[in-house]
Amino acid sequence: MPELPEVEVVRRGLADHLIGATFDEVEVLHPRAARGNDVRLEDILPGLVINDVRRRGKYLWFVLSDGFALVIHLRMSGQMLVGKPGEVTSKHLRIRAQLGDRELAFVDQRTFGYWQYAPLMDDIPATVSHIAPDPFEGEFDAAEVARRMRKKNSAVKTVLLDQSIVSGIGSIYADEAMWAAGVLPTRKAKALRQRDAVRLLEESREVMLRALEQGGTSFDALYVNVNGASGYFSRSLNAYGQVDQPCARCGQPIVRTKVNGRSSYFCQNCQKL
DNA sequence: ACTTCTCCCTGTGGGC
DNA sequence: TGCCCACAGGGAGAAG
Repeated sequence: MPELPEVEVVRRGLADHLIGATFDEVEVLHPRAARGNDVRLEDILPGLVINDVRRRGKYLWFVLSDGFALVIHLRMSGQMLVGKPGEVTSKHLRIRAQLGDRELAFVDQRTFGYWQYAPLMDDIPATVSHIAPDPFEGEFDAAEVARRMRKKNSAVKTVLLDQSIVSGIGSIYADEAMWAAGVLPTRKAKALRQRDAVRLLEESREVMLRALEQGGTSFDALYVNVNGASGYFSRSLNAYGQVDQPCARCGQPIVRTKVNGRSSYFCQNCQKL
């Protein structure tokens, strides 16, 4: 569920509360939350200072005082909650860390998310190096990304979800961007004109910016900021989840289809490109 | 080399 | 009331 805007909300909250804080005791309560590590987080983190909190796409990481990173991926249901020690009592609490008088709790119902200690290479964690820049980054070049998209023999939606082409976009914002740009999700990416592909990337950025202003998209209590509060962008969705609702542009009902196994919502009348 | 499928996991909700 | 199944989702790695 969390895509770029939701992860950015979490990043800002973590930065506000934790930059300059030092890890004390760390407790891993579910091994899947710490998978992929060749060191024990309980051993390596205590004593390290959080110097920065950064993000690319849906990947989040702490820059640590030893020059390494702690990569955090929320996947579908991960939450990073900052509070007083012992405050979080969820049965889905997977990792908890003391940092001075605060506690950082990683809660994750489906255990797809993880924390991973990794070296930094040119300011990017080694395990994130295959992820393309996201549309909020200064180095993001829509014309260049559009050209890469147009070499793909896959559906447009599949390409928008490919984090090695453009990162941060998930099913919700892909559907919203395609609705805004009038692009059919099942169209082959290679069939798009350059200007339409660029427009689609610009709409992706715009819709994610608007969502960020609303605190992100939430359907239930699974996506929350570091204080446990939900965002409001679900009220503004034009396509995602709107099956049988009238299209805000033309009034025709929004339909649902599957693209490579993922649900996609769109308007058959105004998405034809 | 490129594209698509499978799997990891839990909770929810619809159908019977 | 309860059982069963489909579904939701990101991305690694396997299979096509």
